[in-house]
Amino acid sequence: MSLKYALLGFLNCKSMTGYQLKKVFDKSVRNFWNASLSQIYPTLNQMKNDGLLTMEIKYQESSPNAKIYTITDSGREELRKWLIEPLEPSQHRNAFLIKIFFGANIDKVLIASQLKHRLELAENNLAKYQQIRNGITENHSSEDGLTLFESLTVDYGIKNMEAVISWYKESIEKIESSQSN
Amino acid sequence: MSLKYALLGFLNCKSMTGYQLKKVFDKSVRNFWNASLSQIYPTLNQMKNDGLLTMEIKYQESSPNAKIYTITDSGREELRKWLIEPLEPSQHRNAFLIKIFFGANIDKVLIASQLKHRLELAENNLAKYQQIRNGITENHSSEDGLTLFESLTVDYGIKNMEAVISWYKESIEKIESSQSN
DNA sequence: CGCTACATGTAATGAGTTACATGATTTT
DNA sequence: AAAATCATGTAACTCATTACATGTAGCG
Repeated sequence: MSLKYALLGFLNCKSMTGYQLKKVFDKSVRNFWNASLSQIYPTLNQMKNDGLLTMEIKYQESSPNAKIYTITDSGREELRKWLIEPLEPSQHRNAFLIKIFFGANIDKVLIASQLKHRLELAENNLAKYQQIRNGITENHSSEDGLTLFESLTVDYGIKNMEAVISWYKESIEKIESSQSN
Repeated sequence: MSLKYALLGFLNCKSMTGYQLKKVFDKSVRNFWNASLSQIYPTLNQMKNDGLLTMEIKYQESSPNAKIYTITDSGREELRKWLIEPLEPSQHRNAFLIKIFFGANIDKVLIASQLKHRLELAENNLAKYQQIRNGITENHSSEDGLTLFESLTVDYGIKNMEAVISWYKESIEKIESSQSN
């Protein structure tokens, strides 16, 4: 359950509501982590019960009441412990590779077109990541630039997209020049 | 539920028991798909009930009775349909990147050592994939070589490992030469 | 005597998605 | 008038892991 630790990480910077946490997620780690509100709310509740957070209700006039969560010392310790201990790599399932593996069962043109579609998506992603990397969101001053660790996660995305783009291209070529089908 | 389609893919080649399917999984697609027996058995049962497979019990003397599953026309059609329709990329969660993202919270040496550990694992994986790629597990004749589509999945693994290895190396360097901590 | 291979499952738990439910205010 | 923003949740369901449960045969 890494969601817990991600929440601790963000709350360690600033106390927030679940709703705000969702927005922070989407702005910063969306490319390698996603969490829905219907997962965030119960998790925050659980964490509060476990003593990792405290909660305080902010009564508001023009918007619904908000529950502001604050990390406790115990929460900070939990986060630190998780960050320090090595995390074994999880083998990620890749359904697309299952398709490729059984590709011989259908017309090769249909496989190639799926690869081409993915290639396009990956190229868009790469462009997006490169923009983030170049820090150039224009309306942000240089002060808002990425920290070392934040930039490393973007670099990961870039390397990853470059690798898959290269694989898509080579795969398309190999399939199209193949004899069978 | 891609497990279903993977099972259909393998059963489309040859009728098998759940136990044998597990072994085939582990020998061919382990690097991008994993399935436990306690997941395979109920899934096969469900698929039989859905008419995608038929089952026949083979009574054996020296080993337990075996349930041999065979794909039906309906199953073949289901597989074909899945292979043909585009599959939207699933955003994969990466807990390790969450760690990196919050890396500033702990001593940079502790982050670097985790990266070095991962680098080692990735280098081992790359070597393994390259051996498979070279097909040439020596005791196999060229007939046993990989089909085009099988080899593409191995290429994916190689490209992927090369990318992460490069990222690990650059990240370690950047972290170690950084001022903070 | 213990380990591996063969062969099947169930039950409990965890993680995450999707659908459902509510309701005010502000922007287009 | 419709959509988005703020703000909270619950319930049902899916997918996968881990633990539990059984039992024979063959090998070292």
